[in-house]
Amino acid sequence: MEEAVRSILKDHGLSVTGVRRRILEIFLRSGEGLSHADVETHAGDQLDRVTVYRTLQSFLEKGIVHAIPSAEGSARYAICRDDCEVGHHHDDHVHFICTACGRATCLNDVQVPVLHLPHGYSISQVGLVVNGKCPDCG
Amino acid sequence: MEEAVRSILKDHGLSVTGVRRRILEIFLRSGEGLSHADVETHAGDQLDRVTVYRTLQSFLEKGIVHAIPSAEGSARYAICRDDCEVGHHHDDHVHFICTACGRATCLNDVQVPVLHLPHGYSISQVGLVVNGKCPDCG
DNA sequence: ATAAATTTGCAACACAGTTGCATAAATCTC
DNA sequence: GAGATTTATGCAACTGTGTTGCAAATTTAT
Repeated sequence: MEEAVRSILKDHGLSVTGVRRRILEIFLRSGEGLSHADVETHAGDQLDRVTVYRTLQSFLEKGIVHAIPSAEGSARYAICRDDCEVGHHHDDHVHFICTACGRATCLNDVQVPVLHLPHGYSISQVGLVVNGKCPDCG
Repeated sequence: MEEAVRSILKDHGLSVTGVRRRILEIFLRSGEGLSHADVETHAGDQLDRVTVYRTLQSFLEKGIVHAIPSAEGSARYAICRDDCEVGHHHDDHVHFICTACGRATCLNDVQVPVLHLPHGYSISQVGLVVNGKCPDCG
């Protein structure tokens, strides 16, 4: 784990610091989509709010995590699979948010279908979020 | 217009008030997805912030508007077609957000494809948002 | 080991959204 | 249509979310 975290940061062009290691570990361990608040909770409240925001921003920019869209407010983030580059994500999978437990999961094996839009629209990115009951709450 | 606004409110079980008429007109006239801030701007800043929030909440609950999910923060709302009931929306169409002009459009004619999720997941609602360039900006 | 560059934490701020309550407006009843 | 009742509005105050500037601490490069 230690070494994996280290190399993920390095590989994405980020220096290895205590805060970044901890936040990245939180994502790796949880395996699900986490909001800013979730990260703070998991960290046991010993992280500075602002630093968490900036770290999430760095992770997003460098392609370590991607944003999960939602109909409500707060953004959530989840670890990118492998193939995300700096500045461009390939998170073209389906996101699932359980209406019971509230957890956000990446369904990496469910691809976003090809869409046919009316003439004149070009597609740069597709976000697909499914609400429903997850296997645990089903 | 006057009369249409009136009957939409009545039909969805809301009393007809000045604020609701104005906000509903704003949605009908614009025809696109509007955030809380957008509504305030269109209204020329003569509406109370809190009242706008509560009105949007009522519209959402009663099925007059539906929420447009987004990867960033703020929620946007758009008029439901015809067939939304109280408490349950049928907004199973694609939402488009232009990366150039920022406008959110309902592509009512583009249906959300049928999805096959792994065993154990049940679907209650699917939100599909496409980012790209709209015909005006393309 | 030291210097330069980056990151962290703090304070303070700007914006988004909520709650409680008194006033005002809409609906209902006669 | 006037009066009682219910509902909506506006205000003040509050919580939560996200940002900016800057000094101290940490990381990286030399």
